[in-house]
Amino acid sequence: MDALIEILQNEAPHLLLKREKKERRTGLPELANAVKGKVVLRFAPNPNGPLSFGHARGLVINSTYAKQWDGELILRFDDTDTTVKPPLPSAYKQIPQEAEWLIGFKPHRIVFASERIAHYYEHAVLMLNRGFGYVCQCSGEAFKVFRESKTECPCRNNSVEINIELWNKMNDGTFVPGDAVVRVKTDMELKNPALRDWPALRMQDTEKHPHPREGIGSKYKVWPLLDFQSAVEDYLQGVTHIIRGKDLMDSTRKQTLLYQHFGWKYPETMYWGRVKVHEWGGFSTSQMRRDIEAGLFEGWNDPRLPTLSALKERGITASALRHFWVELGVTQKDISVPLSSLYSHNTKVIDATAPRISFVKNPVKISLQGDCPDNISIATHPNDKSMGQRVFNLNDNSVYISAEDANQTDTRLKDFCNISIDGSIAQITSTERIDKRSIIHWVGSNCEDAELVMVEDGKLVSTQGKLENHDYPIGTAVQMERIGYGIIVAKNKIVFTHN
RNA sequence: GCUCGUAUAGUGUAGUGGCCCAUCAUGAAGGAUUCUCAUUCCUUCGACCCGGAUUCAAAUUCCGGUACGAGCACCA
Repeated sequence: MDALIEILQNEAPHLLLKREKKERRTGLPELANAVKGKVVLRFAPNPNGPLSFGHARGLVINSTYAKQWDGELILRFDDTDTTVKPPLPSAYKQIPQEAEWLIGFKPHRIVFASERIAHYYEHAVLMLNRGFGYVCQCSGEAFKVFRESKTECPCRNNSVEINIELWNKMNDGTFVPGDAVVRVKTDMELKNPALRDWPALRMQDTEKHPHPREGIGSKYKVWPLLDFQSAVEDYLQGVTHIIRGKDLMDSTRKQTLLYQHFGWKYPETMYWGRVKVHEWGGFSTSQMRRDIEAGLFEGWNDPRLPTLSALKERGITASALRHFWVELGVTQKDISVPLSSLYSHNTKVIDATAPRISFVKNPVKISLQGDCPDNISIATHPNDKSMGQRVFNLNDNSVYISAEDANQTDTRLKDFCNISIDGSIAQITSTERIDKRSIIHWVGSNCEDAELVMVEDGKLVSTQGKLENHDYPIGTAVQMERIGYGIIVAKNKIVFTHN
């Protein structure tokens, strides 16, 4: 045995080391090559609309890592498209606010791509001068043939002088959109067709489609495309880690080729897969924008929409969203998640502080016979007596209960009394709880009419009812007894969150 | 068509050769507490895509299928 140990000691000492018990990893996976205080991450949406549920993933994951590594988070507006998915002016203000609400701190830097065009031009010219980029006058159709047949396009071998001359023609208005693009020279023999001499800058008709930002407007005719703009900006900002959807994997490969030309080191990258929500299916910011403009929805915060503002309005907390996305992690698997998982996180966040409130749907008034007190006090929260009492007024000896509860004869008004119902009259049979009859919620007859708004199968459903008198401020998350959680959006209007 | 990626319970997720007849959460079912169909607590259910190979040992490595997703835009 000793001899054996000696042999192992010499040959393979690692086998003698005691293995540590594996522990379940919690939270996000380890960030590769991260140095405390030196991590720079970014979240780069197109401001063609406010943030949606999907954007929240990018924000939550990147901000969580930034916090964990004591690093920085950049919020970057990738607003370089004025034609296909043009920026929405209001989004520039709304996005930073929504981001701060969600992640709990202000992004350390905010960058507008549209204000950094000079930097992109500088690098474009550098690229042309060094000969790893060229101005291509082929049409998209024509180049597609070259790309598929691995053939070099004739523009590829233009001299630097010609390229600069063509570049100037792009900028001075000699060329019009469609006449020319700047391409990065990679290799037409590359296995992956997506990487072959990819386009870096193109022209846009900014007279017809001016950029909505003040001072930008029609100032530029040539605009960088995502892969180029993002690559240069990531370098200029010192981004160390890029975490984004795996649909941008080829983008990483394209950008890595550009980085090699420039002699830069590409950041560490991580990807997540596609997410679908059972209840929502597919949606896009552009489509939502069209639908809102067409009047199909009330606005970006319409409770039917999967935008951050709508979720917030409906009572989903930032904390629940953070837990939800962190729990899904950073896997490259395409997933389809049910909303119940988000709701379960939200319940954990709000239940302890949500005051209980009584909302009676389809109310019917019944008068009470027997010994009826003037009022009844019920705890605001069953598990937290410090939240005080709710007082139900019984001055005229009548209450509202829900029509569906009025069908049964023997039941119990919660925290009040047993009753025996006969039509619109109920006999009080006992104030003590003496049997296991069902318990129903109710309100006093002095309560006002109220509306409960729910989203069911993508449609708004409004239910009328009687709401317990209250003085909670707008925005309070409450729990309607026997119904579910909701948000008070007006004195007499509640939007249902979930149950 | 070419290229890239992913495949663990209903849904997510942990797991990088032995600790795994597989973790945690959610879900479902049952129960306890509770004057809410809420909260809290307990119990139970349920999975390594298929086929080969390597190895004493594979969820984990390799090869081949299959399925799903993405890129090949003068969108981001």
